[in-house]
Amino acid sequence: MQSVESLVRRVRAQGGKVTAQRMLIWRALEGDQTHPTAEDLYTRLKPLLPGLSLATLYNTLNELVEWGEVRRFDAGDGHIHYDPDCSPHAELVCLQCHTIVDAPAHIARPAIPAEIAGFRIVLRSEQFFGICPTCQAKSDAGSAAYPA
Amino acid sequence: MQSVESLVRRVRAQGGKVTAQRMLIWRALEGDQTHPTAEDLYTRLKPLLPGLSLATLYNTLNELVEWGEVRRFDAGDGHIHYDPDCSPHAELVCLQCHTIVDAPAHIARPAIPAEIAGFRIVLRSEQFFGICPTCQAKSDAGSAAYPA
DNA sequence: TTCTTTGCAAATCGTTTGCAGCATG
DNA sequence: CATGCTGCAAACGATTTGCAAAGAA
Repeated sequence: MQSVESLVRRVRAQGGKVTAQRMLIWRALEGDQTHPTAEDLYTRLKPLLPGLSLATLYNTLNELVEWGEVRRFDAGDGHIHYDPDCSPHAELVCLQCHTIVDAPAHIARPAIPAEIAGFRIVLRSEQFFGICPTCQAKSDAGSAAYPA
Repeated sequence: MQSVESLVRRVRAQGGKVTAQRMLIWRALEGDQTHPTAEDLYTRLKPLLPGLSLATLYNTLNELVEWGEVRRFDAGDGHIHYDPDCSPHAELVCLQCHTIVDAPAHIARPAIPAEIAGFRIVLRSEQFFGICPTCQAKSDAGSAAYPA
């Protein structure tokens, strides 16, 4: 996601309005690395702006996705997660506790062609599903659900 | 996804039953490269087994996902897609018409470590979002929604 | 016969929509 | 002060669940 300032410019340029709700949501997303769901954000922001409605949050998230400022992805837990970081990187997703963290930079895959099979590539999304260190420790104590 | 025969063995081994519904769904998925949604499969299979209910289809798909036989992913169109091919490969997703095709084999990324940041990797999922050749042709005729 | 799975329909959950009032530009 | 945005609540669509009946083993 670009800076909040450039979002302000973008909205003004298209005749939109910079409201307190949008600013709050933009600021919350800026630099967020927790891959939150809409509900996560709502419970986080509601106390800061009690009037905030879920509908507004969805509106704002959807427009960010349409603008290509935010990426959505399915972590396999039945919830949609949002990530303001659209740079090439992968997520590590735990199949047991659904923890999501960014993969270290050295995992980032090498540059891909701007065009593949005739598709003009705009965005990429990559997830590795597995068992996080914490859950591995738990499994070692009990029965292993995903033996090596 | 493994062969239908090995699924039969698996179900029997856990005391389950090989029903006409499961067989039908397994056979439909075997070798399927269309990345269908639950609805897609339902409209495709309903005529072949008129009694089939959506609930049963969801049950069967969910158990396949839990068994690691089928992968689910969000194509960004608001629908969950299923893919029986769990081998390393990427999907190309058109942002305009939501067409999904498998990326050619030479795009497949090189082997990754079995362990990243302490996570034991079990599954991987990769999508490239962009504009398909057909939609590019349409855009050329009109205004470009995603200019190069 | 036994016990899993099915089909139906109702319940649920996340997300979207319609509309009157409000606030930005 | 004109228009776009918000909040509310109802609508919506996809998925899940409860339970009696059906059918594999």
